[in-house]
Amino acid sequence: MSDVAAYSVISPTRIPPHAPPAPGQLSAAARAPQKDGQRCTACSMRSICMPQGLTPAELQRIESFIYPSRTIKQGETIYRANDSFQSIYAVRAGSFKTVVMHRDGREQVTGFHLAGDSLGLDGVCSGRHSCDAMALEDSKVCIIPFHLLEAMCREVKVVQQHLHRMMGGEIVRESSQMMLLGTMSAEQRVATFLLNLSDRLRMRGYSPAEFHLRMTREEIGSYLGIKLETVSRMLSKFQRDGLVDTRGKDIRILDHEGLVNV
Amino acid sequence: MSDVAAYSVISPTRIPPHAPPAPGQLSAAARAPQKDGQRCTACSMRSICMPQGLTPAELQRIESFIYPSRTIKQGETIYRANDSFQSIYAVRAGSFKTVVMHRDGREQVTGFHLAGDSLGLDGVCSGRHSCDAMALEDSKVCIIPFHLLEAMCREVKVVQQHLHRMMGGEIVRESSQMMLLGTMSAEQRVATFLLNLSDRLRMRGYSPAEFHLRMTREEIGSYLGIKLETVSRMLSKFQRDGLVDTRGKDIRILDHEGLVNV
DNA sequence: CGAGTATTTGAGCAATTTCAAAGCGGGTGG
DNA sequence: CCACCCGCTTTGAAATTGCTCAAATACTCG
Repeated sequence: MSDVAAYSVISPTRIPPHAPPAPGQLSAAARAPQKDGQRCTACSMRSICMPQGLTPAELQRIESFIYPSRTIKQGETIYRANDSFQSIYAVRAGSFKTVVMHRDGREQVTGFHLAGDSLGLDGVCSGRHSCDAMALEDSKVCIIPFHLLEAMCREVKVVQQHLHRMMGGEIVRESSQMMLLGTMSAEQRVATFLLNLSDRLRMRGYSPAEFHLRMTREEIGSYLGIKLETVSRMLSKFQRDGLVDTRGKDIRILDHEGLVNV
Repeated sequence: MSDVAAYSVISPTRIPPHAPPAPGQLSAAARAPQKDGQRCTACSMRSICMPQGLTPAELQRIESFIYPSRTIKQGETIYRANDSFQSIYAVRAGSFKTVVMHRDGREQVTGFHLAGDSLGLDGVCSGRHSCDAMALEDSKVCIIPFHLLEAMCREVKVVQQHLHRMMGGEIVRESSQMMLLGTMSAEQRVATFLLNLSDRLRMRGYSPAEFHLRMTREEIGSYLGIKLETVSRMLSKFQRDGLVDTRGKDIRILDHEGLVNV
């Protein structure tokens, strides 16, 4: 199956890239933003995507230019490679994958993004996005126009530092993934993937031991640089070894230490 | 051979991390920085590491806090993983590799950095560097204290945008490398490596067709996620196929298109 | 409920690694 | 200035890992 074809099937209702004066719904909502329950102040992800120590006035200023909750259906993209870069996004609910495509059509999942994670910084350098960001389930994102964020960074040091830490974090995360792809066996890659996901869920207050994968074996394999059959075999092996209990997409980690030592 | 052991042999005179009031030489020089021929204005790498469109006053301000030329001998490190992050570095001459190490001792080359490239942004997120940066030959770097650069970013938009583009560029570069590591055959990896290096040399005004590798086959292999023997075999194969002429570390690209189509 | 996906598992195969040995190269100390 | 030595590189052969192809089974969403 061609992945290019798959895209057009999975994502028939691709969301167009948005210039600051966005059309329809968005623009209407943007004129009257902060509906209650959608304010950053009330957002459970706030500690992840916002800096600490803002004054109420600064907080209000940030809220004034964040569009606080756009819904993205499963399979839809927030942006695609080569779209003009205008905004970054904070995942408010749900999850996403980012996918880069090579000119020959080969593609690779470069990341999975959970609530609280940011998306879109790949567009900062060239002014165009370098990957597709697709929802793995029905999701919500906050939209943060980058030039307004940059303007605020020039005035508020903690906002600047927060942006720099986000970008720096992305750089470090990617080099860890390069190490995984460059040096680990298939078995270690899958173990690392599970542990990493478990950690991130724990940090968000979910159970680190039991969770539901929103992505397919193929997407996991792409992310890990192995084939989907290999992912499946490694999960089966972990099952036999009593490290995890897998039931399709439901995962239960039985032996955390065991996975670490794989 | 243990790479840990190798480090202490190769790099017996490791340069200590520098707090802003740096000791000895650096501090002395820092008090009287811009020796002639070391000013950014006169630097051939200026177009790569500095933004366009600065006023003379702004340029002078940047120059006032950049320490313009520290020499790093082959095998020495500018910083190492876990060193406190204070500054970023612009390679003024020579070349570097960055290396991340896993807790089990496995290590991976995450990048090769030529004159004009930046180094050190991996420390922005956590305040500590996440990799080692080691000179592949006797080299020179400019030292840019990050908190001063951040301060200037708050005042001068083009400086801010330049920093953001540098960080964004790092993110995009790393995702390309993830794609290479995740989807390409050994043959394609080596071809891509040669073409990439060729491009970067061309952009710096050097011959894109003939160059000297400053790194070993082992370092190339680590960067590409393959073994040194495989690198060697692929180079021999390209030689047989008339794509390149290899004589040890001297490379001549004979058929650029051929490499692209590997 | 049924079609189309997604997952699991097996068997054979291909690419890369591992292990081994020989050649080369250039830096250094005599 | 030359010879020697150590590290780097090349090459071969055997071993291994993960891939490909194939088929059966399990899910999930209309």
